[in-house]
Amino acid sequence: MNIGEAAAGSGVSAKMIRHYEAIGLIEATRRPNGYRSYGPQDVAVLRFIRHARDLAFPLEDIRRLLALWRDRSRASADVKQMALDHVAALESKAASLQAVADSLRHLAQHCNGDDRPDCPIIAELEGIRE
Amino acid sequence: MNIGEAAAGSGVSAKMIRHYEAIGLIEATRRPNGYRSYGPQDVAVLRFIRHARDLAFPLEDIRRLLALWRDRSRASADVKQMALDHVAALESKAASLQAVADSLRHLAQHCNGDDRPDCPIIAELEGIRE
DNA sequence: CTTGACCTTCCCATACTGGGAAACACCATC
DNA sequence: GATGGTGTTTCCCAGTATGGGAAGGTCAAG
Repeated sequence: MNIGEAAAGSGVSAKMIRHYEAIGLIEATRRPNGYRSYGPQDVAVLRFIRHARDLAFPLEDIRRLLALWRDRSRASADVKQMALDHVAALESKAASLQAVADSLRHLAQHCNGDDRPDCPIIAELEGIRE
Repeated sequence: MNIGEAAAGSGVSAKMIRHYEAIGLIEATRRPNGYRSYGPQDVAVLRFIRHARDLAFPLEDIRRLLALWRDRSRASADVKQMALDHVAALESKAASLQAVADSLRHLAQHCNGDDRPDCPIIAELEGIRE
């Protein structure tokens, strides 16, 4: 099948499929006319990639996950370790975003929100406390 | 003062100061020799930007915040609205990261993590449920 | 006058995705 | 066979925000 069909079947845009090929994440055989040609197995790989992206795995992680996936004799411990590392990274990012949100919300609570110019948010940004 | 001193005094790297100028966020007067020249007020602006970045405001928001800051007659309601919008965006991003982390952690919990190949994480990525 | 620290601009890189242009391939219809 | 529509190719550019590094100019101290 051509790239369009592979895209539709995998949920990965044709644009991204070409990109993944350019960065060496996947490969594609070419037809005599230059068109990329994909089989069901390729679509499965693309789906795998999409699911991993849905789980916010960075592409470099996905590269390793693909290698593990292809390795029939992989140890599940390897996969688990990657997953847990990734979970830790996600949670740390989530927590720091939430912390920023909390402190900004706190500032906003003390802002009148009227037509007067005084605003603790601006005061904070000015760095009153420095 | 030169860019290096302004950078040290504001906590914004010289690289970033030039970048902020390039995108029109700030301006700089030049000395005859071509060097950028900054005064204390400029450093205050840079500090303002840095604080806003610490609060994860995107640069486009900072552009507006700077305008509000410079506007002595600004309504605090404007600032508050921007802040609350930003809080909502941050929290939504934090929540979705956390949701991904949760589901991945759940998968990992059911992975033996031994030297056998079976692993529900890989199974999920394969899209068993599709 | 040399040396070293600082400054300038310009290009490249990160990670991921999309938009769009110009050219070519294919297929169906007239 | 000409035409048109759709698909595909490559290439360039865009964004977020930041940094690395090269090649060269400037200045102050020794």
